[in-house]
Amino acid sequence: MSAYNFKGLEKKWSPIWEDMDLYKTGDDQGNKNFYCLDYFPYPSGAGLSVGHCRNYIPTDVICRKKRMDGHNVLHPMGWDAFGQPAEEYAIKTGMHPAEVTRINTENYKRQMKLFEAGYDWDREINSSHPDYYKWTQFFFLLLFDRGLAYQSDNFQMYCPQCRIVLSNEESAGGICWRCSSEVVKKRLPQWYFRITDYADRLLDELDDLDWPENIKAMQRNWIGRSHGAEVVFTVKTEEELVHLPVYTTRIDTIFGATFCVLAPEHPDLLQITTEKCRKDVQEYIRSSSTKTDLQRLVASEKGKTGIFTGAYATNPFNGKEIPVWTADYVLAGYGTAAIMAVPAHDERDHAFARKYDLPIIEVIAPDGVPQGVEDEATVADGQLINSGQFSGLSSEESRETMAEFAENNNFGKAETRYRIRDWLVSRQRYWGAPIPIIHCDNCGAVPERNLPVILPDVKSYEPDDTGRSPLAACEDWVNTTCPECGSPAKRETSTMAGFACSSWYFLRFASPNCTDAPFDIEEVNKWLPVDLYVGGAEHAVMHLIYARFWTKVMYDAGMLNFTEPFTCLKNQGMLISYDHQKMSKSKGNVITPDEMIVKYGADALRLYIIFMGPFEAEIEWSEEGLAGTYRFVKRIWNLFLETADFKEIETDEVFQKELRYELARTIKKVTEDIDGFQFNTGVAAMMEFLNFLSVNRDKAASVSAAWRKAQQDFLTVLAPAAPFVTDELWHILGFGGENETIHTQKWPEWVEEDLVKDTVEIVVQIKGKIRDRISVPVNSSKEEIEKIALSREKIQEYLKGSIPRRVIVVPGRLVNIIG
RNA sequence: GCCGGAGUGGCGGAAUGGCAGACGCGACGGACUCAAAAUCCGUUACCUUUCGAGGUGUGAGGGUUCAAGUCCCUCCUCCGGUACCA
Repeated sequence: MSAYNFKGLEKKWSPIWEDMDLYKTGDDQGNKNFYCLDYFPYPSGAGLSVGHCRNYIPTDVICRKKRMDGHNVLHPMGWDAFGQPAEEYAIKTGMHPAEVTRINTENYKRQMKLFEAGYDWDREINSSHPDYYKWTQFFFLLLFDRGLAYQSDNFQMYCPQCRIVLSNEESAGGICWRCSSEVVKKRLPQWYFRITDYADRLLDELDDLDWPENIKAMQRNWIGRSHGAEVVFTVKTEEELVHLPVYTTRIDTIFGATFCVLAPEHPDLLQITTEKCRKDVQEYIRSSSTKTDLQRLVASEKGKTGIFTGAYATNPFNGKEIPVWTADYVLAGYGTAAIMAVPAHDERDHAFARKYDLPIIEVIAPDGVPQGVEDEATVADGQLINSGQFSGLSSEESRETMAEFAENNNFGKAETRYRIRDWLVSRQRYWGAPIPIIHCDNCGAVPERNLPVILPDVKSYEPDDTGRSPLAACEDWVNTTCPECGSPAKRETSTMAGFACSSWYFLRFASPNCTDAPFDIEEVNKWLPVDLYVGGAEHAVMHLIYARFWTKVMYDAGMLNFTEPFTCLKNQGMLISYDHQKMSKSKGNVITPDEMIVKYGADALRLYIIFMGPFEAEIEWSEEGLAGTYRFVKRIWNLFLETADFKEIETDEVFQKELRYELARTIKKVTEDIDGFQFNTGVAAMMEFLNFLSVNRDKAASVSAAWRKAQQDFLTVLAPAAPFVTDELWHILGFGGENETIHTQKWPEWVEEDLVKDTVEIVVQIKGKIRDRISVPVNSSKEEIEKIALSREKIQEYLKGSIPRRVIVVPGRLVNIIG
């Protein structure tokens, strides 16, 4: 008997499967189609760690099972290749980013093949290739033509560390998503996509998606729809009447407004400021402009700051004049950048009013009882008091009637606002898809329809702090003629953020070689939307929201017949290193699949990755655990070879029945667990079955046919998780011929009748405590079971002759006697 | 603060309202061996025990139920997200 030699098996089988095109996308007319997609990876120089395996191995297992189930499977892989790290490396070494990318993708691909992830490499795509980014540019123009791309020089987030502007999604919490440094505000002309136009649909269409609840919650939060009202206050300056619209979700508290606050960035701030206050206000604007949002927030924890403008605004509801302040606790980018402050019923306004000694007027009484508002704001809804004609109404009804009242009197209306901002998509960087726009003095921003706009070679990839792209230095390329009027014009020198490339790649995989369109609609309709999308949770409000947005735009343009790209989404849990920290190159605690495969083999690694715990759970790496699945594989090898040959002996009917029962139970469990993403318990079921076979190995010959059937089915259900050892044993044991492979066999079905036992053990409880166990025929009636249970000697002893008040019988499970 | 999720042995974790701790790791004992490794067999929640068994136990406290890790209420802790969004 030969010893288990995983290296030999890996060397032998990989090329054989490649020759048979095992992973080629299926195309059988009668089969259902299944599109399984992994997140578009950025090929980093660090290569793959075992953490990445938690993404790629489970999807591979699913796809292998789906193929055996009779599905056409599309499981592609490609590279989100544009981006900063390749460019940074190029800046440091002078190597072209394309070359850096080529080396890194080759390494990723090599590693994926090491653990035998079965991708259809004929469909490999690379977003930095002109054949691909031509279509990214095409979609930019689609958005442009539909009025969804525009230029603006609003404030934007800038990461000084990465020297790059960021979208709001990329700088959530004032922190750069890539390097975690604090972002600052800059004002540069940039390109935006009007994602806010789609806010309602992005929010409402989340409901029906089979996505993790937390991801949906994050998107809902991020979109942040709120229903409120805009109310126009007025300020009389010496020269004119300035309208000052404020946004509030609590119009019911408007009689309690005792001052207004404008963000320091508010456009009308200096206009309304009185001469006397001007100097101080200017100084306040200057000092707050130097702070990051994060610094403002931190500073405000010690106490909010602000300054009086000298102006007074009139509350249209009661004609009262209240002072106007500026303070940086009011955000520039939200609502109207101006608020009415109601210190009695808003914590922030309360803190501000206390600090600057502004009046506090109580106007809401929860359940009709005023709570007092000197020490603390009352934020709960209630009954309106001190509110003129509206007094006595509830908060809820007054929000409606007061908004109507404002509208009827032309000083306001009900309004819905969103937290989400437009998507800042341009980057002053080299390694990205050039934005296909030409700037002409006569015609303005003109689309370049002659695509692709090829990224030219440049001498220096270095971005500068002035906001000029490295492409700007490339004069031959920049200077062109206007496609509309023919006069000299200049190309847009910024490139698109990487998230543009990944907003449509899932469509490209359906027809990766399509040349006259971004995709072949027939192929797209055949495969999409994606049936199963798997990746980490970190893209909840970045990639996943952008991709949904582009899909809806394409739908509106009549290019697609679906509005959501990803039907089912799963997030794998993080893999924590042995030192309880995230794996990272800088911490030096990265474990690579390469070293583990050398030590234990690909099958053991694959099994461990799916067995270590629930798919979504964060789990700590344990090499001892991997050694455990390695032992499991080795035990299969030894036991199956040991029981490979039989001499005919008399059949052991009892054991045969038991074996069939265990086999059926195992097939059922493994089938249901892989389908339900419960790989860990599926593997456990296979381990249990092996334990069962192992304990009964001496009976193998007494049930030879059933034993062989058990071996065959066991290998087949194990094949997706452990492709090498199963194919080898399958051949050694003679289940398939030379040109066959276990991986194209039909997924076994369990025999339902085998799951029916003759007798079943039932526990007998007295008042919920187990006192005895009885074995009864499986189809015994409740009465029969009760009779047997009550007649047991042990039970009689416990009952001591007393007559049970009640007996509950659950056939097949238990008897509970209540004394 | 708000939103989402989770609290079960020494550890990772199992359990359609019906035998808590499957499976794996680790540990302990044994077999094999000159010895070790590997392998195989057994034990392994806690407390008590006359070794038959008895009691306790799923973050805490209440409740529903014949029966609760599972359902309901209150609270605590941890993880993730978000954070002046008016």
